[in-house]
Amino acid sequence: MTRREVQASVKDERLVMKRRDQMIKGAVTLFKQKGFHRTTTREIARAAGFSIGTLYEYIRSKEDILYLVVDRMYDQIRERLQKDLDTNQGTVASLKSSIAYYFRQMAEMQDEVLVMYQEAKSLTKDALPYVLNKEIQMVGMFEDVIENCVKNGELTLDEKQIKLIAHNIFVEGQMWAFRRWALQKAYTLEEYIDMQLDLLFYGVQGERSTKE
Amino acid sequence: MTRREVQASVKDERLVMKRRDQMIKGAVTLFKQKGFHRTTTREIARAAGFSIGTLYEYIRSKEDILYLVVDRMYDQIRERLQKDLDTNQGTVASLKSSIAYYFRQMAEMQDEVLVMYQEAKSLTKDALPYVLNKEIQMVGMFEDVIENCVKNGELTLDEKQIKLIAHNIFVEGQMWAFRRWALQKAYTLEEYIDMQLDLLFYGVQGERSTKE
Amino acid sequence: MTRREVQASVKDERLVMKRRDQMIKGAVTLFKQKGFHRTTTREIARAAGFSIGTLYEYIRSKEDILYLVVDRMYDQIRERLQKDLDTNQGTVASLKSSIAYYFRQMAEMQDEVLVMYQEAKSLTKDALPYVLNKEIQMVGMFEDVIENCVKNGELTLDEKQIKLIAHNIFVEGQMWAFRRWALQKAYTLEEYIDMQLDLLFYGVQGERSTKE
Amino acid sequence: MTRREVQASVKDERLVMKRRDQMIKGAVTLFKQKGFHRTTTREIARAAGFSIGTLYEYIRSKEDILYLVVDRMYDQIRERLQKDLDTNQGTVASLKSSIAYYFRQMAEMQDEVLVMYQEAKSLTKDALPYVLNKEIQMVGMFEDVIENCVKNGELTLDEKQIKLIAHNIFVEGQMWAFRRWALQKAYTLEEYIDMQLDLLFYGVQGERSTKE
DNA sequence: CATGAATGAGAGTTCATTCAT
DNA sequence: TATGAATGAACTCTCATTCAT
Repeated sequence: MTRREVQASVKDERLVMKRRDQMIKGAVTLFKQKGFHRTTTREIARAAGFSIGTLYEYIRSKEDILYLVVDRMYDQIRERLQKDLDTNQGTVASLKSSIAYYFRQMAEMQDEVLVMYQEAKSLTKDALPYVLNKEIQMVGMFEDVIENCVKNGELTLDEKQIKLIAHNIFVEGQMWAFRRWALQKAYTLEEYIDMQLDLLFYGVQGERSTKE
Repeated sequence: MTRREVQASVKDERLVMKRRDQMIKGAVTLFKQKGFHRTTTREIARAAGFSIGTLYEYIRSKEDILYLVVDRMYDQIRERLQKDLDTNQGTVASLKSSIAYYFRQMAEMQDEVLVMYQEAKSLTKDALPYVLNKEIQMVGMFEDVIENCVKNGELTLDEKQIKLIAHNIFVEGQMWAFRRWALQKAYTLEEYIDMQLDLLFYGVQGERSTKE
Repeated sequence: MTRREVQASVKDERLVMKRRDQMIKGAVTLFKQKGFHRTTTREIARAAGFSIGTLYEYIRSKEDILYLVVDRMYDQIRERLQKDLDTNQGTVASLKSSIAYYFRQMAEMQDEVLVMYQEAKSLTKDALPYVLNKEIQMVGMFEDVIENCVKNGELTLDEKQIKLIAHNIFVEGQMWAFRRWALQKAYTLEEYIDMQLDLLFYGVQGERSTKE
Repeated sequence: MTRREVQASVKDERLVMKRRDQMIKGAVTLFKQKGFHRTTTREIARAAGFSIGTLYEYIRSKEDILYLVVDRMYDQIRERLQKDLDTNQGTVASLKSSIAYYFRQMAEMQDEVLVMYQEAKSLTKDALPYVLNKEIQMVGMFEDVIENCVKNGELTLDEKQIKLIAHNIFVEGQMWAFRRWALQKAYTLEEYIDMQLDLLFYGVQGERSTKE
């Protein structure tokens, strides 16, 4: 389950990548504004800077575009995350800093995140598993980091707890985007990060050091 | 900001309510299966048990149906929640039980929850504020209960913390639905509830009583 | 293998028949002029006197129209033929008169015949058997009449010969249409009929009464 | 009315012929399978072994290809026929043998025959006369042979009869192809030839030698 | 001469909405 | 009130043809 290839009529791989870049860029903007279903293929072509005929030289169907968009987003997020998590040292301090980093990344890509989570269901039965698999991989990255903390004796958690915590972290990162209408009115991003970290590690009742 | 009225041609209020009941019931089933955009008005009319002509006697546009559906869902959820929260006594024990109750309700209505969160963006700019307002009200209900705990001296939290905790609870309830593909494979509902409550109150590092 | 039903969205059977009549009439005219592939569904709708939307209330796909057209043609031809062959008395004289009658019918419907034989191949794999079956039935009608002559002792032919003769008659009737560019320049219809009957019964070398 | 020239951008006559050979060969295969309209120019180019750009260096439009194909088929058939008819000695025996030869040729080329007769109508008004003219020439070849028999006193037929007989022969040869679904189930090719010759020369009522 | 990426008119089909009955 | 036939704008997708390289 590595990747579902989207067929192109054009042979030149370089060109395919370039055109798909344009296409994805245009599509993301439009999907953000009006969603997948309300965006027409012609609009996407126009936004990408070429004709409808050309668009279809690089995809097979409209749904391919959605797949490409979602695929690209996951890759971007994972790439950034990977880079950071690789430096992780298996300490709680390091874990916190990775979570904060992840929250900031999601905040930066919040439009993309919204598209991803609202339109993913429009993917065909065919493409959905690939996408879910990517999500599982990303959650897995956090699970690994947490597990390191456990191995280092910094935390005491069993497998099930680790998994759930990883999911929570993941969703809290997305929350900033999909509940923006409430959260971004009430908190600054850094406030949100601090408070969520606090809650995550010490809980509602936990003895907390005073907020600095 | 109480409620956005959906215009009907038919005058008989009794009949309007009856027909809309049928309509909503049919639409929910269809939206669950295929989403709002892939469901046609004809299908909704058929599922509701009357003709397309009749359907349009009770709504103005297809989007009205989505609004009615989402509106109804919120009402149902809030109604159940209200009933439970009214008995709340402002203790941590009582709060936990309310959260658990809420999680179970969301699990029971998970299809509806999915429809709500995936299709809400298809509402017009016009209807969205009403819907968001309902969401805010519901989060507010949790805020009130938590505040009671604070007033009773059972918890020490400021306003901002209360709001964030309420949002977290809310989202964790929805998570069971929208991350079902991962969570429902790994946990039973009661496991999920126990573990989330644990994390919520004591955090990752908190000294936890052993799981009973 | 009686008939392949073409689905209509409209329920009123009377109306379906009426609209399909209009549709077929319009389509035949257009198919004659430009063939099936060069005729658009919009043109057919216009020729039928209604909108493209209405057209699709009575068919499922463009190919349905071709099927309806071909189906209708066969029915018309067979109906006329049936009526005549029913009066057939199993004599050679009567057989000749039936053949002549058939030739005249085909001449009258020559446009339809052309459409039928040039476009039939555009039918889907799905519909073709039904159409071929109709053709076989019609050839069978001639086989029966010839067989009567044999039973009455007017002709001496075995099964295989009867079948081939029936096919020849059939094709000679169509020839007047699909080789019109040559035949209709060289012969009047009645000439053609007389000469073909002559050749059919007496052959190239047969002792013929002198042509009047 | 000799031949309608298809314009090429390429000057080298040798090359033009070579490329057109490839093109026709590829196109015939495809037309046999899916007909003219359902075959794309890209497919033809690929089947011919060169690019779509190159294809258009040797033709002006897609329809040119159909013309080239049909033209080529006629040439092939006529060539074979010519070779045989040249040896014809103006006797009935010789005529029969030529007819049998022609039937066998048509059986061998039945796919081509089908393409020719089903797609000819797709030729433009412009090209059709050239094609019909070829057909007339070929019928004429049979007329000549029959006339020889008349001149030699082997047959007694007037001009009109000769022409009609030639057309009949011609169509009976094609019949084996375009009514294959019925005839090729019921008869072997040699049976078909024997029986048609018998009917042609002696008719339905003719005193025939018993079939062996 | 050969290539194949680019084009856009035009195809078939759908479906929200209307309105005469 | 209820019906469902009629509408046509709008959608996705195809493909013959061109032209810069």
